[in-house]
Amino acid sequence: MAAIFPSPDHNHARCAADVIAHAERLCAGGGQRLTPMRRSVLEILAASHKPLGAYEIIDALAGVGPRPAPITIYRALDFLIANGLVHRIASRNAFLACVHNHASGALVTFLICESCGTVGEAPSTDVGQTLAAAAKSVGFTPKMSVVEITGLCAHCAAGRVHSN
Amino acid sequence: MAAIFPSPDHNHARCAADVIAHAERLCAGGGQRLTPMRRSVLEILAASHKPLGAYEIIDALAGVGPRPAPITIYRALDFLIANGLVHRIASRNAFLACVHNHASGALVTFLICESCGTVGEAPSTDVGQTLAAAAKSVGFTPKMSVVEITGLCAHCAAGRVHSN
DNA sequence: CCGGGATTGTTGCGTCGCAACATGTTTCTG
DNA sequence: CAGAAACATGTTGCGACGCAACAATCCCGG
Repeated sequence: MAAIFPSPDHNHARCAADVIAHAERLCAGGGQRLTPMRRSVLEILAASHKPLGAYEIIDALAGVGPRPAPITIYRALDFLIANGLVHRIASRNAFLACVHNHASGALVTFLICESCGTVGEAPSTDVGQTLAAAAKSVGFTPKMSVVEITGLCAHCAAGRVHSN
Repeated sequence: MAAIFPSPDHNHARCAADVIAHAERLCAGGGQRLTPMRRSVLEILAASHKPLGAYEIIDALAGVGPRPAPITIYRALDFLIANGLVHRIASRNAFLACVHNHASGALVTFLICESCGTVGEAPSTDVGQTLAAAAKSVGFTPKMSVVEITGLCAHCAAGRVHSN
């Protein structure tokens, strides 16, 4: 199993670089443009495993240049989400860089730690199948699923506090 | 299995009345107060199987009396949610009257039809168990789960359009 | 090198959600 | 039954979220 939940002491620079590299590959291959604005937004999200609000992203960008308007951020986010590079956490009105290359359409379960705010992605195909079966049993045709679980991550449950 | 997804031609008045009756029983038994304000909010939500935004509730109440302030609605909703009478649909920023008496803590899956807007509740214990297992396998302790599936309900998929 | 599509900037606004404080209303208690 | 304590609601105000509509700019293919 892949590293579902990021350890407090994992190599951040490494996984952030991976996200950017993956984005460049994907855009180059699909004729899409990873513009400076989009790249900046993705970099900020990748620098954290916590979901960030749109206005937090604005604040971060304001520190290194002119303060972008909200709509600018939302447009970049729309692009990144459409290309599977970023996820929206509906229960938090926040956004998160995707650290997996999950197959498009696959269901992703988000594990949100209410102590440290870190979010892990669990590519649980069995959950997806169970959900699909439950939906089908009542004649429902699923298109998009949102599965978000709030709780305590292993590190925080063990009493360790981390703040990456 | 109970009527998971409301049929377009089911008896609305009946199920709305059931919701209110259940609320009265629950409040009477728990020493809670189902005040006129809370009752009104619940009635409006029960009159629809579609999730309503807080400001839609305000508009509805404005039609039969003085227009309540947003905070008034949010307080009533907080109470109703805390007592399991109303659910929040995070992916829509909207609220929905609960039509089941599911055991507290049980996971509820919401099936949201993107055609007619109707929402069904699937008390799928198997999904809950699969999710719990997936979380446990990475050392995550779940507290609260949000499972929301967008798609097409059986009635809309069959070409029938309804608007209750 | 120029036209058209994509991207970004500018302005503006509607919705969501609640904090803080004042004012009733119930209920409990002496 | 008066007063306190707990609870509920009204009032004011504001920050966060999310995007529409239009203008300006950039980039690519022909």
